[in-house]
Amino acid sequence: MTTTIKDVAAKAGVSPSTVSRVLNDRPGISPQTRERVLQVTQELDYSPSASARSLATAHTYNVGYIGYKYTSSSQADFRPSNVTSNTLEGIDEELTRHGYHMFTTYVDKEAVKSLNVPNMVRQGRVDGLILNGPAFSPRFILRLRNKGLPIVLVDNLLNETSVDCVLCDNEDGAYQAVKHLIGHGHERILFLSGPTDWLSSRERAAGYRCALHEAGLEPHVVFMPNTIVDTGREAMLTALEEYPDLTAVMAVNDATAVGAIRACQQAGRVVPDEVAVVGFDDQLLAQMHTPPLTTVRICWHSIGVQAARRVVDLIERENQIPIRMRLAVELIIRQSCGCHITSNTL
Amino acid sequence: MTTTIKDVAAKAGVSPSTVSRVLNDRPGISPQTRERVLQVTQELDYSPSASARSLATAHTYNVGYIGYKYTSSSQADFRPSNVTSNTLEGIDEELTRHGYHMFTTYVDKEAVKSLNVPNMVRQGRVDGLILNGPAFSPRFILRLRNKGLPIVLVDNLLNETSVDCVLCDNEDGAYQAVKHLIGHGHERILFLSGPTDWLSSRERAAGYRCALHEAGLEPHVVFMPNTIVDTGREAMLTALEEYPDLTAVMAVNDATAVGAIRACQQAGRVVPDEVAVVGFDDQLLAQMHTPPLTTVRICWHSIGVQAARRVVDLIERENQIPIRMRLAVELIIRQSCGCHITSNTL
DNA sequence: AACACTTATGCAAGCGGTTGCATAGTAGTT
DNA sequence: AACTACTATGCAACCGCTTGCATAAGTGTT
Repeated sequence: MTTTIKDVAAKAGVSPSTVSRVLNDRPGISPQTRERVLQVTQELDYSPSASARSLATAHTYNVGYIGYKYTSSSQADFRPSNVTSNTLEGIDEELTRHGYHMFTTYVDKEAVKSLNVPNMVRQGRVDGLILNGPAFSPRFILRLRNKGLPIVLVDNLLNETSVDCVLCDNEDGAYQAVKHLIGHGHERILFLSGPTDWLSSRERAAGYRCALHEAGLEPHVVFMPNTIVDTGREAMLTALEEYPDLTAVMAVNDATAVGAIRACQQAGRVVPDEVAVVGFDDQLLAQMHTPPLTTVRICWHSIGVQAARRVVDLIERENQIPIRMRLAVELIIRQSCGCHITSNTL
Repeated sequence: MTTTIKDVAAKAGVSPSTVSRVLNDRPGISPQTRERVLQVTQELDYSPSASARSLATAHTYNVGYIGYKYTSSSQADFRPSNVTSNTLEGIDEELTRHGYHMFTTYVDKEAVKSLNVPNMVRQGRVDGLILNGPAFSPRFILRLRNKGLPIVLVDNLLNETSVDCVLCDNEDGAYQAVKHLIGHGHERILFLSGPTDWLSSRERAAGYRCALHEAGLEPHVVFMPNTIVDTGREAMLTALEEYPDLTAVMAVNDATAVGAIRACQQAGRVVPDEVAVVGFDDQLLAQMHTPPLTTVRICWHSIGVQAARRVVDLIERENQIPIRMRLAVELIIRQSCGCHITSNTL
C-alpha cells in the first residue's frame, strides 16, 4: 500500500485539504502547520500520485516527444536519429528542471501519411508536444495542433500557419561553409541536396545559393531521395561525370559528404587536392574520418533545452505569440576542404 | 471540453458502466449494446482519460526508461548514448504493441551515487522500469527495486540478487574476435579494457582470456577509466612502449579501437600490417573508418524489443522467475584485423 | 459587548473512469 | 403459474487529489 495524502493528514493531525495546500504552496496556511505537514511528508516519504493530481487539475506535467522512425534497415546506417540522444538529453534536463516528464515515441512514414494521432495524445497523457525532425508533414503537424495542445517543432517549421519552433541557422551554416570554399578559390561548387520537402535541405541550399550568388558563381544542385552515405556516393559519382570540371562540393550532411569522398576515391580524384568536400552536422564521424571533415556544427543539446523551455512556457502561460528560434551554428574547419591545420579541432 | 465516458453513454442511451465494460471487453454485454457503444465511441472519437483510468485501476500502462548521462562534454564525443536510439526505438515498438507508453529520463553520476529515485517513479507514473547501461550500480538498482516495480536491466546484470536482464553475449563476441586474431597467427594480443565495474568490460575481458587460454597464450590487459577515442589512443600509446612486441589488440569498443589505431599511426606502426585491431559494437564509425574496423555487431534494436516484452510480462503476470536473456552477437570482418576482403561487409 | 474583518482550516463535491452488488427482465423447469 | 437461474444493465462507491465555500477562531473598532 502506497502512502496517500490521508496518511499524511492523519499523522499531521490536519485535513487532506490542508496537506494539499501546503504541498502546492497555496496561501492561508499558518507557518506552524506548514512546517508540521512538511515534516510528516518527509518522514513518510510521501509523493502525491500523478494520476490523481492530473485528474483533479487537468494538468499532467508530461510532455510528449515525437521522433521520426527512419526506414533504413541496417543498424549501422547513418540514420539521423543517431544524433538525437543529445536533443533528448537536453529536453529531459530542462523539463526536469520545471517539474515535467517526457514521454517518448517514434512514428513512421505510414503513421505520418495516414495522420495517426499517437495514443499518448489521444488519451490525454501529455500537456504539450515536441516534434523532432524535418520529416513531419504540415498536415500531420496541424492534425496534432487541432488536438489543442501546445506544440514546438524542432528542426522543422510551418510557413502557412505559425507554430513555435526551434532550429539551427541552416542557411547561415551553408553560407559560411560555401564562402570558405570560395575563399579557397573554387568556382565550380556542387550542392548535394536532401529531399526538398525537408526544411533543412531547402535552407542549406539557400545558404549555398546565396554565397555563390554573392561571388557571381553559378549554382549546381543535385537532389537525393535520402541522406545516407551510399546515396551520397552514387549521387556524387553521377555528378562527377556530368560536371567533370567541378572542384568542390558542399553536402547537405556529414553522411553524404562521406559518400561524396568515397565517390571521388572511386573516380580517382584526390580529396581535398582535386575535389574539396564539406559536410554539415559535425557528427563524430566527421572528426574521425580520413580526411577529417570540414563541417558545420549544430548544438543539438541547446536546441533540446530551448524547445523544452518553450513548450513549458506555452503550457503554463496562455495566448503567447508564436516564436521561431534560431540557434547559431559554427563552421568547423578540418581538412576535407583543403585546409592544412595541424591542431586537431575537436 | 474533451468528451468523457458520460457523453458516450448518453449518446448510446446506456450507463457509463456499460460503456466501460464494452471498452474493456468485460463479459455480460449483449451484442447489440456492444455494437452501439462501439459505434458511438468511434463517432465521438472518444478515448478514455489515462489519468482517470490509472487512478481507478492503479495501473498506468507506462514504462519508464532510464538512461545514463555520460559526462563527456563535447557534442561530437563518442558517447555510448549515441547508439541508444536503436534500443529506444525497439522498446517503443514493443511497448506500443502492448498498449504501453514510454517515459524517458536520464540520470547522471551524482544521481546514481546519491541513490536518487527519479520523480516519475516516486509519483507513480510508471508500472515498470527499464534501466539501460552498465553504469548503474547494484545499490542504485536495488533502491529502485525496493519501490516494488518490475525492473529489467539492459546491458547490465546483478549477481547477488536476481533481477531480470537482457544483454548481448559479450564473452562470446570477444572470444570470436580474439580467436580470429589468433587465426591470423598473432601471439601477443592486448586487451584494452573499460572500467571494470562495467559488466561489458568484464565479460569481454573474459572472452578474451578464454580464447588466449585455449591457445596457450598469455593475456595482457590494460585498464582505461572510460571508453572514448582519446582515452584509447593514450592507453595504446603507453602499451606500445610497455609491450613493444605486441602485434594485435582487441579493444573493448569501437571508439577505443579507433583510438588505438590513431596511436599506432602516431607511433609509426602500420595497421593492420604491423598491428591488427578489432573493436566491439559495430557503430557506423566502424564501417566508415579507414581502415574499416573488424568488430562485433550487437543488435540493440532486438535487445530493446526483448527488454520491453519482458517488462510487460512482469507487469501483467506476477510471481515470475527472473530471466537473464543473452542475444547472440556477430563478428563482422573488415580490414583492421588484417583481412583483405573486397566485398564491403555492411 | 457587539460587530465587522481577517485568517486558518475543514467539508464535501468533483475530476473521469472502474467495479461489486443489486435488480429488472427473460428464459427454463416443474 | 410459480419458482429458479441466468443475462444484461444500472447504481453508487471508490481511486487520490484539488478547490469553492462554509465556518470557527482571532483581531480590531466603536
